[in-house]
Amino acid sequence: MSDSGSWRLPAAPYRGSWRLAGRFWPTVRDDPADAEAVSHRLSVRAGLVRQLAAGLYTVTPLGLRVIARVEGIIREEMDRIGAQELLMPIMHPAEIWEETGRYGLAEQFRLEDRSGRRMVLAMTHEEIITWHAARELRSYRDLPQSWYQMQTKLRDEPRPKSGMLRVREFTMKDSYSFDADDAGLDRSYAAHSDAYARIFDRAGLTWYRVESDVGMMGGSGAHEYMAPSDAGEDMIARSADGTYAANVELAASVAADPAFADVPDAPEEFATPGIGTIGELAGFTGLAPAALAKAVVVVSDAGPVLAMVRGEHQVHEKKLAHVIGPHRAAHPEEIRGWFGADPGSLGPVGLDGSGVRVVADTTLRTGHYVTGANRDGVHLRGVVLGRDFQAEVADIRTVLAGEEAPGGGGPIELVPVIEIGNIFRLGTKYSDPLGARYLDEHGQERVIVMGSYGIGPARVAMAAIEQGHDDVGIIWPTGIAPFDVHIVLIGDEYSPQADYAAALWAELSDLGLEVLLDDRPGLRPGEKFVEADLLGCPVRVTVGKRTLPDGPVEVRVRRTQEASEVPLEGAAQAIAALWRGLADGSGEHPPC
RNA sequence: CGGGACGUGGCGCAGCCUGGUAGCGCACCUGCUUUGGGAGCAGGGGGUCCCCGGUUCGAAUCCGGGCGUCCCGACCA
Repeated sequence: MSDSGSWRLPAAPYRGSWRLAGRFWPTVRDDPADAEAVSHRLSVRAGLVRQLAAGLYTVTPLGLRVIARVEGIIREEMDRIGAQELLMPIMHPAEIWEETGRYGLAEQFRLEDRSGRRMVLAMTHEEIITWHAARELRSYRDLPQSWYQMQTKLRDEPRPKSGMLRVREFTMKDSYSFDADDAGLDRSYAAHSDAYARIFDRAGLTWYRVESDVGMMGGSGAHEYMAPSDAGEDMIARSADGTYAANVELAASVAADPAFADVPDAPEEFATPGIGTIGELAGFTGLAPAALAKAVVVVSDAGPVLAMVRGEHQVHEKKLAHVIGPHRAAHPEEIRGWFGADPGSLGPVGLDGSGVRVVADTTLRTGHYVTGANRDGVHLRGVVLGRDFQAEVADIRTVLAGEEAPGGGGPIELVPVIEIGNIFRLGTKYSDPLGARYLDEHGQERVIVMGSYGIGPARVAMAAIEQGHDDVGIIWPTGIAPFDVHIVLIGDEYSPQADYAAALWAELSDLGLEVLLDDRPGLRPGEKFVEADLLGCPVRVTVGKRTLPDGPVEVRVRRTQEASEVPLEGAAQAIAALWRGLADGSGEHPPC
């Protein structure tokens, strides 16, 4: 924190511009020991956030400026598509959540009030907004509506991690659309999709829109907005030409067939002593893993399931869950009981009547494969789906990098990403149980068709750090930087430079920029430069006696660290022009 | 929920193995010097060594239990 001898908050004629002296800005010299992700380390070091407990963070005044700018962009773009801001409570009666069957979810914080009434803390607000819609929207004339809020969400995450990226309490922009029918939902969905594209572009992110699983929200279709980052927890599959992009949870691919030998008339047993893994089997047989079939045993609510994929693939738990529902891995003793063999020699042949459900990946539809014979140390070659065993066929494999994208978009690459937003077609999943209905023009009662749409402003900010930094600090996109210009004053408060810096600060502010003036007394120039690099505002201006009173001021672009000099005469205009150039010519600026 | 690591002034760490009156760097306070890329000298303040229990003449150190935080996996806007 800076040393300001006199506690003198500056007169602040410019709401968006700050003088630093006396402000609370707790920067840190060393990386925090428990921070791994880049955004976690830099957001702590740059004095933007402080941790309270696992997954609980306080945002500092400087950090709040970034969040406010992200939220400002979101508000502008939501308002632009006609969405209306409102605000709902974060504490709700449990009964409403019981009506949709979402009371008791593991991530839900539950509590009781003093009279014993059961309450929940908001994980999200579908139930609540639908409860209101059910009471207020009655006629087709009331539709469509889009309502949104910036509100706290609380989730008892099993594993908070990576600083602000996965937390237990966070602010979400959540919006909800109410339409008369599916066509209306299509329009609301498209409007949100357009707004989201503008929001993430203006926030300066590299982002992808991908098909996604509907997860706990339920509904009939969804997209996620993903910012590529090594700190990401999700993985997407993306075609080389960008025409295909999907969360790996549902990504499909075309996996080339291996070269198959001639098919034998029937499966042939052969001894495979000591062979237990696909790698060993491939080495032993001299066949490619793609010509081998892997068997994974899980236990669903309905009993044992044998999941078959080709040797080079893995079973994807979520995809399998779409077919068989919730399941767990089988224990070794269970497997021995059902198959009479240990993992390593399991296969689908001869399971008829055993009660084991067999699910085969789509790749197994063609060709013939080596599988376990359900006897230890014995395998079968030439096993053909449909001839030698029966199975449900479904896409249950993980996509591999390099496989062909559906639609011919070229080879797939796998990219780790941070989920920064999502949009869901909810349909009537909430409106139906909560009784949100209206009368159409024929006097027919119909169920309102809903969509829900979320963005995490803090995640947007952290993704920007992940995507914009170097070894000395953050490099903010112009749209969400805490300030547009950071003036470093070198010299005490009574120096001529101080007067000039204050004048430049005022002039730049008059030109519509938001300017930080580092007028903290007693700091060495090096300290101010290092902290300016850490904070990462797009343009830095140095005002010191090396060049003043007569000479130029030094201007430096944070992203490139390119320095230039501008003459005193017209300096503010020149700096503003430089900033506008960095802001991609738009000069557009969210209100703070 | 499975696996691993860590917990010692505000921050980063050493000390623990082999028990004996708690240390280093940074930060902070005072003074002098210094002032364009995290200054120098001198002096100074600040620690229930995460908590509870046990062993011991004596525990930061050994033992048991608990709590907290981070990382990997599972899970998940």
